Amino acid sequence: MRLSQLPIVTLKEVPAEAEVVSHQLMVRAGLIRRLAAGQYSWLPIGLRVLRKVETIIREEMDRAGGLEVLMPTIQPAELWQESGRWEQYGPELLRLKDRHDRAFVYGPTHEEVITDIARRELRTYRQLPVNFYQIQTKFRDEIRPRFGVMRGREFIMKDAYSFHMDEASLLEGYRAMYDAYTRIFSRMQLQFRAVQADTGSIGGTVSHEFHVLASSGEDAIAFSDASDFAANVELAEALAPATPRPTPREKLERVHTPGVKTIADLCKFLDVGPERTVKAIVVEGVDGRPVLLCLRGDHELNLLKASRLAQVRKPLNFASPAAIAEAFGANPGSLGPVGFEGTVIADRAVAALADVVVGANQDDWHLKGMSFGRDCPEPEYADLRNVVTGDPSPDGRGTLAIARGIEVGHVFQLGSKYSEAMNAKVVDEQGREVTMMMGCYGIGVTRVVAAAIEQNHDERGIIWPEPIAPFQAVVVPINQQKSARVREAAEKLYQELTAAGIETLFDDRDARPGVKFADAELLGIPHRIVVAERGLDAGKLEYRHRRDTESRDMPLEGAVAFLRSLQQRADG
RNA sequence: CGGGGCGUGGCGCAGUCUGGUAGCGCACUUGCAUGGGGUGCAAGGGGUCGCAGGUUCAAAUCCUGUCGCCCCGACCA
Repeated sequence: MRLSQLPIVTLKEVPAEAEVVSHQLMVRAGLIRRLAAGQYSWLPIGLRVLRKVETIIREEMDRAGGLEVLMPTIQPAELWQESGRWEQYGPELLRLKDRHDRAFVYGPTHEEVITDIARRELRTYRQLPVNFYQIQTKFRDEIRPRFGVMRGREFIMKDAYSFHMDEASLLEGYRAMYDAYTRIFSRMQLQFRAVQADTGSIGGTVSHEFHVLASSGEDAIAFSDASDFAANVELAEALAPATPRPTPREKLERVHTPGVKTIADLCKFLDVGPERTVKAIVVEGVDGRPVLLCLRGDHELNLLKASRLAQVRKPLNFASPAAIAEAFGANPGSLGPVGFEGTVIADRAVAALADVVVGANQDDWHLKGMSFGRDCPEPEYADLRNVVTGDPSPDGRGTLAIARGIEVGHVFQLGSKYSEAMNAKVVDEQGREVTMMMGCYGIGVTRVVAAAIEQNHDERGIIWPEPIAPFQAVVVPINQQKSARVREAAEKLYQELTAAGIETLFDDRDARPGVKFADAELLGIPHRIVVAERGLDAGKLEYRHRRDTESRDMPLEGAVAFLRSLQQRADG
């Protein structure tokens, strides 16, 4: 592609709308432009990246036996009513009416449509297992779209659905997808991790998320340093401490703590470590009465774990200030278990503590030297907290580290949730009707592009992994308008590379070198070749990889072979 | 939806508090110079100040309403 013929301009300034680097760089480099909240147009160079990502996904899906289909984006409401999700899905589901006043949805996902296809097309076990996939635009009316294409309302997803006779076959299909995803993200040269995950609203039992590791990621993931255990922090179990509770030594003492509201305040005021304090969080119980959750001061409540407690009302709700004041006689910041009559559930880590500091259930007062079992009834213990770095791995091997990740893929074993609701059956060898088992597997195609940038950039711009770069090479002639030799040599080089199948961007603009270098770096093209008067006499060009800090010579003749050898080295 | 903030040439912003009829940088156009890291000088084009209503001799500025967007929380590829 000749840059002189691309009418898109790059931006020197960071657009105000963009908060995260990937969004900033995508707008600055002219990859995308915003149309409305959470909706982006993909401009020529951005689209090239998107296509690269799609191609890799398609190749690996095909290799894993997937069959590509394409389903409509607009789906009839009846299917959603049949599955029950018309009621369940909520406002994120964009509902539409046509001119005859018939109800439709803009598909946020396609379980219903594919199950409808399956129940019509599949009749016998001989047709199973099967895996259908598509790469297509989805719409989810997110409460708050943000971070550019990272969390858009309209986005492109690869969604796949597998159908099976039984659990064993489902497991096999699931494993195949898991492996395919591993190959996909490996081929894109992204650092990623597959982690155990919550199944959320899609439903089902077993699931794994694929996260691209990036410090800006929205999810925290925990993984063991000694085994292959990895899980989303919301799901990772915090084991009970191995050490029993020491014998209480201090006696219970009331201390005046004026103005102390937070654990940080408390620790500073009393000069104790946060691990010697217990914090109180009050949620609504099943009976509507407050339930007190106790955690070590330096630990964080895990909302998912809390919401799964039998005593807690679903969905999880924090108790109102009024309800707290009534039940405790004090306000948040001074709450504790001593004297509280209702249900108390404490995190397992709390069970190993004695002589702690807790709220006194009187504003501006705390209790020192408090021990459960002595100063108040022994509470029920449960796993309530997020794991932290250094916790033992739940599988018993090694300790956990925490990393941040961007969820780019998710694989689920759905079981029979949709096939049962929608009566999708086949006959088995005995001629009996059997409800099919299903799996579903998604990749956020547009999000992968943003995640790749989050993981691979520097202060000058994007650094594309070569397999998804919009171009592999960029040719930069210096002073071409003054030098016919440079012009001719650059043109010839461009033709040569292109003919050899190396996707090349030719910066043939009448611009100064600084502008061209800056744009090449902003765009993140892996291989840069500079053509200038100074090297031509010696039969040389200048080569520089986007990650290099200095240029080096390369031969004027045989540029293709030169690049190929570099690419091979990178692959190996 | 709750909380915070912002809408002024294509982009980034100042001007708003204290009303007097719109300015800066980038980008764009033309010319000259320059020519290895977003070059310099000069000239130029481009704005219903989000929209509607109100107050006033006079509104980007004050008031009311409305729309849009961004950021922080619960969801998800």
